[in-house]
Amino acid sequence: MSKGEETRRAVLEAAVDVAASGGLASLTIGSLAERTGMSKSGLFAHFKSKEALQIQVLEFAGETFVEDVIRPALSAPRGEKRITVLFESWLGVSREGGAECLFTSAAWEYDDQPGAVRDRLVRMYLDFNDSVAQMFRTGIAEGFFAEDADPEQFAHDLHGIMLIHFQARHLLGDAKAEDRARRAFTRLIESNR
Amino acid sequence: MSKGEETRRAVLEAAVDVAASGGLASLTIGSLAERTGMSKSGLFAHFKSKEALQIQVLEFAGETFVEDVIRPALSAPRGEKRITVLFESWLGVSREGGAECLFTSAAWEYDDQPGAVRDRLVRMYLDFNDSVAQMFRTGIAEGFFAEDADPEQFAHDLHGIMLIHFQARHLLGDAKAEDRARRAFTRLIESNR
DNA sequence: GCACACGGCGAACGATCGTGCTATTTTTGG
DNA sequence: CCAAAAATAGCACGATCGTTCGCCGTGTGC
Repeated sequence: MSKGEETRRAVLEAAVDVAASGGLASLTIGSLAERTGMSKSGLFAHFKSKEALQIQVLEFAGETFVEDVIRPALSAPRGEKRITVLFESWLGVSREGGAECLFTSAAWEYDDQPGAVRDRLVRMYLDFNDSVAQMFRTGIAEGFFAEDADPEQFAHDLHGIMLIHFQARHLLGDAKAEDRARRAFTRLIESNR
Repeated sequence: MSKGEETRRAVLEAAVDVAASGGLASLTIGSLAERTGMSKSGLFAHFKSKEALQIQVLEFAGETFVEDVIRPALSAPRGEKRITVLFESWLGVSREGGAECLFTSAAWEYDDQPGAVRDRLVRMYLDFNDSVAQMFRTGIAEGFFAEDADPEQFAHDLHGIMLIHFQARHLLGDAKAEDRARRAFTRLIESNR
């Protein structure tokens, strides 16, 4: 890895941290430079604009999320087991709150602000929904779920469980948050069996 | 209503609009002043600090939400009907995306930033959850829901449906968003019957 | 051995931020 | 109607924002 690429990664790692707790919009070149021990201009040179930085942060976080959530699920046996691994991995990353927190806050930050960042974000969400729906579809084909179950609806409902879980855990500090999420998940699975 | 109170309200109305699309943190005294045709200092004098402004915006939006969602529900007959009215009213305000959008984005903006704004936000969420749980509890007492159903879990699950609905509608622009929300709601009700 | 690209720094820019001060205008109560 | 009080404006401040430009050290290919 070239020196430039090495610094770029280091900056992006710091940026995900910052953006995860304050939102994508709270990313500032200055604070990011201080955090990484670089000069503003030196850091800025790696990204041609702030918007480009934000998009790269999004993509970097996306890779992390795929690695930590999607990949474990795809490594698990098809059907219900795979869905369960997806759910548990998702719970796992939401526990630490890195990429997951970034995506969710970005979803509300940019849901009304057109531009390249929003477009990129929407595409990532759609791709992810498709992945989840596809896993569920496979589960139907393998006989784990009802023939007439709706994969997109399942992806939708599962996502809802994760959203409220994240809020319960991080905003409200609810000690029972994970328990509630599991109960909701169990019922969702059962009603699709 | 005194002149001061009148302008204060006008400012807060504009502020809710701004904050609903860009987040609470995107509120700036300058842009708010321009939007309301006032001078920065004139506007600032109404709120002793930006943090105070943010909290007042939160409270103002809270009153709107109570008026548009809680009150209609409490005016409906106890039990399942009341919960349904709550859900439909909630869908209604989320359609326009004012206070609702503000609260949700604020939840993720401040979930990791201690301070008065966060504290106020948490309290509002807890109060709202209690209200929903209480409506459900009444529904149990009236025989609409299962005796062993969990009111807090119901409030939790319902909130999850609304969160993903809001995302589906506003970020993804999903035409079927409302349909999906209703389906999830129906299933939630049925599984608690 | 030398030109050259690359990574990074320092300084500066115009803009905007939140927030004080001091006037000045407008509203209000008696 | 008049004085007290409240509402608003004007201006300035230090800080920080994103961005640009010119410079410098360091290693690399020719």
